[in-house]
Amino acid sequence: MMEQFNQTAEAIIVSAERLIREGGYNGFSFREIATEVGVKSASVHYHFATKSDLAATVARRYTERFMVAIDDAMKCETNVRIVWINAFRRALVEDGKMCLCAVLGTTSNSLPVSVQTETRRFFECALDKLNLSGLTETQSVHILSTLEGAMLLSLIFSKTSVFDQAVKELM
Amino acid sequence: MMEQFNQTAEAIIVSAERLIREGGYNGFSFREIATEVGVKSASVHYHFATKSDLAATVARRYTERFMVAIDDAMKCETNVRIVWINAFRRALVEDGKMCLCAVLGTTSNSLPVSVQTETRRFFECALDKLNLSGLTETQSVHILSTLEGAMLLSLIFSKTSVFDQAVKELM
DNA sequence: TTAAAACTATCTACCGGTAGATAGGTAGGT
DNA sequence: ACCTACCTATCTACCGGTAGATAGTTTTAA
Repeated sequence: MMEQFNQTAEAIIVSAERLIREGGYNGFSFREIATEVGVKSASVHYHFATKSDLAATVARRYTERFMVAIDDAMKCETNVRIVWINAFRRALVEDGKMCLCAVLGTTSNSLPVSVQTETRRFFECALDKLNLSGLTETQSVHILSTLEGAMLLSLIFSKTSVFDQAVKELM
Repeated sequence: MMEQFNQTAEAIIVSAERLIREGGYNGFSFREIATEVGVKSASVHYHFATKSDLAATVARRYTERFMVAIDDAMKCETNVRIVWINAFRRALVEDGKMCLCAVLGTTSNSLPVSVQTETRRFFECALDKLNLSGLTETQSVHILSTLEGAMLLSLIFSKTSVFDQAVKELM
């Protein structure tokens, strides 16, 4: 089950996720999060000792939430590809932001190890899940790559239609 | 033709490209570049007035170089898909880094406008070139998305084989 | 021809501001 | 009494950017 945090810690995680998805690991600060949440930066340190602790927690949370969403969707829709396309599409359209782990992943080699590990775990979990859905490993890697790339192009052009176009060939 | 810079400015661009590809727009500083190049940070400002000026120049250079490489490769190999796969593969294997414009693109909405514009231009140029090679727009968007995503996954897993696996289905 | 003016490329020294992180204190609940 | 969750205050290190000086080179013009 998902690790529990109190109200302030939860608000910090939500704020941090948004800021990382917008500006990457180097694009958020304790002070900015503190202001958003309504506390002082020292209080953010009380809940998360270091920046890497916070980012790693955010990434783990993101992965857990994403994988639960996939499992839920699989209860209603048997076509694996449709489930995954919709999951990424929702992350793009509802949040208007990139996948958290894609943002972190592009700068993977400059991240603290704990954050790097959590980022990689997202992709490991995703590939495991795809493989267990009856796809070959090659198909899984191809689908996941295309989905992340489609999100990127769609965000850059600010057009959801680009995402839809990119993933059309996955079906 | 490509804009000319003197030796120091060229070294600054090379250094900045490497640092941005490793840590994103917020992951490089005038001081770090200055140290690498062997001058003081004030001298970097002499060649590039602001951080966004430098990043925009780096992105424009990257795009020009990439598109020239595609044109060159098309002289020897007629299969468009092979040309593009090899171009991305080389950027990944030889540099061991992500595509510059993918790194910048993931945080697109938090970039200075000039950098955002240059980043988008890379993808516009790429799609134009693909479209002019006899592919449909849907095919072009799909290929470019998959290539960027394949680079990302390959980098995260530190395995070139992941790239090869992801793009196998493009052929 | 040569002296003055302008330009290039760098330096040192500094600005206000922000970064992550820490020490130590306080109010309220159990 | 202790623990939780905050606070104020502070630290060192670094950020992007600017001012002003300097030495060497090039252009201008008497």
